[in-house]
Amino acid sequence: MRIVFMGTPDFAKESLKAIYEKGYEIIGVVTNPDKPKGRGMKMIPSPVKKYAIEKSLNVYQPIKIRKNAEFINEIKSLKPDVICVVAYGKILPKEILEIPKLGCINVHASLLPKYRGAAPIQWAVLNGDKTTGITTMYMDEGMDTGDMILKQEVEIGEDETTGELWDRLSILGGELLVKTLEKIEDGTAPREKQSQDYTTAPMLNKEMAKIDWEKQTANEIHNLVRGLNPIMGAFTYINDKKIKFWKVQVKQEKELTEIIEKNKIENAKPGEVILADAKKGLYLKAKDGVLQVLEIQGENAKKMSAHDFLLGNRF
RNA sequence: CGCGGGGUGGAGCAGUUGGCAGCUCGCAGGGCUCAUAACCCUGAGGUCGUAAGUUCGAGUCUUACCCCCGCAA
Repeated sequence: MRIVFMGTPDFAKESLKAIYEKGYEIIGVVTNPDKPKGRGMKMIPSPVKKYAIEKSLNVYQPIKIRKNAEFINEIKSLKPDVICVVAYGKILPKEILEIPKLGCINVHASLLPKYRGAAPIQWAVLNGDKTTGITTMYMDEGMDTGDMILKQEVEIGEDETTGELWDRLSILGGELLVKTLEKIEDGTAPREKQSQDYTTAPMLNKEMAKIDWEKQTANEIHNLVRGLNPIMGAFTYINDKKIKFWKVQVKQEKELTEIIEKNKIENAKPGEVILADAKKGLYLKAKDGVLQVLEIQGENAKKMSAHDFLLGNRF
């Protein structure tokens, strides 16, 4: 089976790797152009490109694909049986969707029709969902609206971060893609329409990373922190300094009576530090409870444990 | 030349107008306690990123270089 693979980030790389190692004939890899990245704005190739080059695969990096006749003809001339798209970063126009005779299939990191869109993993964690999963589908022109092929559900851990879930789903995505291809190959692939009962998972914006102590409950903040780890990190201001939280734990007031006076907890305003002791830990009052900060990052600093942070910083 | 921060004992930091190199933690030894992320002694451990310059004297000022980090994408 002749396959063209389209994808960009590390999530997609795992899928490419899965089909490559399964021995499929990958006749072309399409990925987004290199971008200036990191300190010094160096040009960095996408993880997919890196992998493709390692394996001496054919790489294409069109800047745009819509109305790009040259690129579309190029793909046509490859005569792919199927195009696999995993987090490519561009919407495929009809002309490309129609090229492969077995269709374009997509790996999406949610249980469709839940969380259509760019950030399904992040939203599953942010919303405190107990489960999520991977869906493969036949692509159509809409945003993740195609007919579904296979699904695989996974549980989300209590304290699991987006990054951790991301890694697990990347691997799973690769496995499910391989299964999907096998079924397509022998003609047993199911095809199920999505119900109209869908939700979307739009890209995250920066404002949402700021903790809103008045509105968000301790549990919501906990979800925010792990949902934004390691993408942006949830932050707040303590003594006018921007502080990011990477790991927090919800505490009940009862658990803390040994180390913090009850009055102190009750009188504190949401967002206020109620205890900052290198040995006992860092605790902030939330609307409906107490949050213990376990991993923290100050301005211009790197992440560290709350213990290390408190050795050199005072609140 | 995208913007910014920083390199000081094992860790996280402070170090004022150049004048004996400090704090918290950890570590080692000892003590106290039924007990502790408890407490009290004592101790080890630093060419202050590198090289050069200014100076009676540089962690501190000047210059060059190396390395690290944050933001931004």
